[in-house]
Amino acid sequence: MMSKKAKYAINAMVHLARKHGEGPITIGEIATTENIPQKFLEAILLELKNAGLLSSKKGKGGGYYMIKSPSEVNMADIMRLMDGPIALLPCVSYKYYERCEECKDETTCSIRKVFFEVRNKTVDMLKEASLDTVIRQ
Amino acid sequence: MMSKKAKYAINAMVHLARKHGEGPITIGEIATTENIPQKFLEAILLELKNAGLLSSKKGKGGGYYMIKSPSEVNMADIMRLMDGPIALLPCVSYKYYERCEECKDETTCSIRKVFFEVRNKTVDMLKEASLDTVIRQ
DNA sequence: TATTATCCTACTAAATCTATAGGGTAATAG
DNA sequence: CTATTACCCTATAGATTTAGTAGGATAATA
Repeated sequence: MMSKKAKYAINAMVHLARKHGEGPITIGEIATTENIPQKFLEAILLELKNAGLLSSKKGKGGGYYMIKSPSEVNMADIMRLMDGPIALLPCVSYKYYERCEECKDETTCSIRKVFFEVRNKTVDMLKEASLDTVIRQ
Repeated sequence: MMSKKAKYAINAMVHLARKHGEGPITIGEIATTENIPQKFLEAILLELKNAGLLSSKKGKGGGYYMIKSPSEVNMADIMRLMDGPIALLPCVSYKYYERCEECKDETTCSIRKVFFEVRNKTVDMLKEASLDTVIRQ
């Protein structure tokens, strides 16, 4: 399962994608309508901003807004940023590869192939799901 | 990512599947050849036994052995037992369904469909991967 | 009856998750 | 120019999960 943080991040991004082009949206508005604890959301949005997915404006009339088109941001991007690897085993992760300590020989590992295929399929589907696609449901 | 516990459980089950029909295999043998901490493995095997996936024999000449055919046990079974839901969101889990507290209306949730499809595809692939299939690699 | 090997309970250190507290900084309205 | 608004930043903390370990009880066999 993904963390609540990742789920909150996705819902916040969907909210902002829906209001794309309407100028800055306050943390308070997102927190209230999406039922996310405000202080927690504050930290999440900052992280999304630091990763280049969002931009913000301070002071009165300020808030967060999308910097890219909703078609250019997908579920995989957000989930990786919040939770790290999408893969079920460290040795089949693309962005966060690590070998399994207990594994003697990765090339002959009998379970690796299955989880490699699961990772590929999952990432494909999550990349397919852009904010744009999601808000058209 | 799955937990180490689940990974250990899978590797132990694969080990036992390979030796299916050869009588009881000791925890010590599995722990050594699969590089799993013995005491931890002890707890894992007990859990697999209590779930009906394994049986055991005590005393000299004892150990664990498969109670079902390797074709009847798959990755999804083992992972669910060890880690719970395979789904990425609680509201799309089949075996461990729970609604998202923050969600106002599940039927109109815009992200639910994507994660429902991801869950379905993942479970399909993990069910396809029986111990039998895996050891034939 | 000594040995072997599983069974069972309890405990624990470390990491991760899910936040909250409290103030600092920048922008804008009036 | 100053009050207000809203993001920015650091630190902290309780709860839960993870990844084990300790120590002995129980059962089977040679």
